[in-house]
Amino acid sequence: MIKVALKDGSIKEFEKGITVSEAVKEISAALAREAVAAEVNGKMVDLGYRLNDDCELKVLTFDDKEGKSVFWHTTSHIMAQAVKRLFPGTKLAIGPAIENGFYYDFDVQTPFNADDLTKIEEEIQKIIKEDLPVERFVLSRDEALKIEQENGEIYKAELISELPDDAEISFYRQGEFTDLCAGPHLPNTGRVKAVKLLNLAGAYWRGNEKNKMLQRIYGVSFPKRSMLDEHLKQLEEAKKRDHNKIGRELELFMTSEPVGQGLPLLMPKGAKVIQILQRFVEDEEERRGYVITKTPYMAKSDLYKISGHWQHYKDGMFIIGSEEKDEEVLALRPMTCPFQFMIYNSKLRSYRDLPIRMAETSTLFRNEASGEMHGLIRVRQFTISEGHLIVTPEQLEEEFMGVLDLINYIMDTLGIKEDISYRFSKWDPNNKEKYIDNPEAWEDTQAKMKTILDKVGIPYQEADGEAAFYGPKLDIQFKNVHGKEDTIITVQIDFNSPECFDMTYIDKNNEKKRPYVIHRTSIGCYERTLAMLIEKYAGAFPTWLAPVQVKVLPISENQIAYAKQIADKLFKLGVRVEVDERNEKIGYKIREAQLAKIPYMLVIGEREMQNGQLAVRSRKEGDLGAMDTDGFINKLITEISTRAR
RNA sequence: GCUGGUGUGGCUCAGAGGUAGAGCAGCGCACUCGUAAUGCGCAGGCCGUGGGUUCGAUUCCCACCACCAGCUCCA
Repeated sequence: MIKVALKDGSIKEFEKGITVSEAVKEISAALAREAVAAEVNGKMVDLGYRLNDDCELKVLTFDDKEGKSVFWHTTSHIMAQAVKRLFPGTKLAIGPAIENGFYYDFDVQTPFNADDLTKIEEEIQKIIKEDLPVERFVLSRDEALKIEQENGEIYKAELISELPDDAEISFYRQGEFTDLCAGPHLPNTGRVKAVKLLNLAGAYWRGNEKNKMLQRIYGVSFPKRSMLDEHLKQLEEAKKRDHNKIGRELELFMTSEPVGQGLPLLMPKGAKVIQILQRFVEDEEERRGYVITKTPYMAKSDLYKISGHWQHYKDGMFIIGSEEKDEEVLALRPMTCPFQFMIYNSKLRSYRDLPIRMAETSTLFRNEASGEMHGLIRVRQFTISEGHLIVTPEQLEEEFMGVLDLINYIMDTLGIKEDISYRFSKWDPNNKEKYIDNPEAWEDTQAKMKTILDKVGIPYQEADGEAAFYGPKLDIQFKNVHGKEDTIITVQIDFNSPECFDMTYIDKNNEKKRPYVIHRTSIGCYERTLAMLIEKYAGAFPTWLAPVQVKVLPISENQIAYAKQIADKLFKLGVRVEVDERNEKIGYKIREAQLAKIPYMLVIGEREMQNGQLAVRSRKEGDLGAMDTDGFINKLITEISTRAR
């Protein structure tokens, strides 16, 4: 007999060699029905795994994160099986579970189209009905390689040959289908009750654009039909928050074909929101000891040759003129750093001058590839709260923390602190094209950054190959409605520019020293931030950010003059207010103001005119009843000045 | 840039190898109205752009442009 410790702390005895599945049946019949896999001593295993020693056992169901992952991973195998049946000769690449479902990458003769997806989905249903048992087996490296090579599975063979020497090479078989896989998996295909293939996309083998483009199918699956329906409903709901949809509906921005791709036009309301954000950020930066610069939108290629942009970032720049034609070559700026460095270098600096904190609300131009643009999130021209701190090595830590404090304050005010994650973006030593070739400096700077991050206690995830070409970054990430992460704010330590630009300061001992540079944004790119805020608030901005804060709604034309008086009073107090003078019913005016997500509606009828009150309606809470005019104004002004959410 | 999808009045969407329709929005008139859509009428489209096939194309084919999802890249 063996002793098995369960999640609730109890210990049960089983016969040695019992399978997990049998053991679970003894624990609870209900749990046995829901079990998808298990963790034995913290290691994920199949339900068919045999328990031979005393151990800790945790049964995984779809409710567990790991359980979902197993469920979706098996579904990806089922999908691969369906594809193999319908398109013999398809080569399999990889098919993992992801955060919200799964995908599988296939190398097929002709790319899939939308109809193929339907066919594949039908074939998946058949495989589920067949309720095939999923069996695990282990092969030696040579056997495994031989099989995959014989079957023409070149991608699988590549994966096998790269597995570490001591790796156990396992396969999973269901019916006629076998796939190299670490597992674990569901015990049979019938466990999957509801599947939906969501979309089709190209994806490069191993994420490298030099490799072949494979066909990726994304899908999701559930143990119950109703769960799938609920999930699809949620996806639809999420799309209703899409900034690209409601940002246009609310007349915050638009695009225009003749203007061009990735060049959104901010309309009066969108521009207003950005103006408010910009004033807020600039004031806060000034309070924190930043000086401002205003530097050119373009420069000769000479500048970018010094900074390294010409060598490492040329594809991302709009270049005017050509060297071949012996013309003057200029480029629109993709970053502001070189310009501010020139200002730093304009005179000899003393250690007493440092730190120097330079900020600029800076418009940048980046020649993004055509498929990369997206609403306000990814554009070719954008304005960013860019800044550079020139600091002594001794000041690096404190100044970095000061930047974090500023960012924290801004995120707190915007109400997005709970919605972001931190990414520590490091270089990729193998990518010589992208990164400055100075391994010691990279390692040293990354270690410095890590020390600071750990000291502050920021919960970050490390990411290789995400650094800027000149140094590591702390990226603050926000997920859009489609679950895709984008960087909203970034802080970077640059060891390279001080060298390139020969930036120096004179220290106490009258010696020339190299400063460090911290590149940072405090709110990031305004366009992207606007997109994020639209999605965060579904277009219903907090009052201080709302492009129109109050709409005055006279009930009939008899109240228009009075309504205008009220509006004028508010306007003079700096409130963004409009009067709906149209000859419409009050219900209609309210509906429109509500759909425009205006925080306060003031209904003005005969009664209000008589007694000098306001019938206040809040976007959030509905009819608030009659209020004293001054009382309302005080409440409103407080709400705006405290930037309440 | 790559893969797949989409492109019809301001918006949401029908339609079909014979030359375009609805709702909403807009405009006009009437109603002067109390907390999420008053009624009637009018106007609005070279069916993304350019080629090709055809007696005839918005519909079929090709190229380009833009938009959407993903890959790569990135604030």
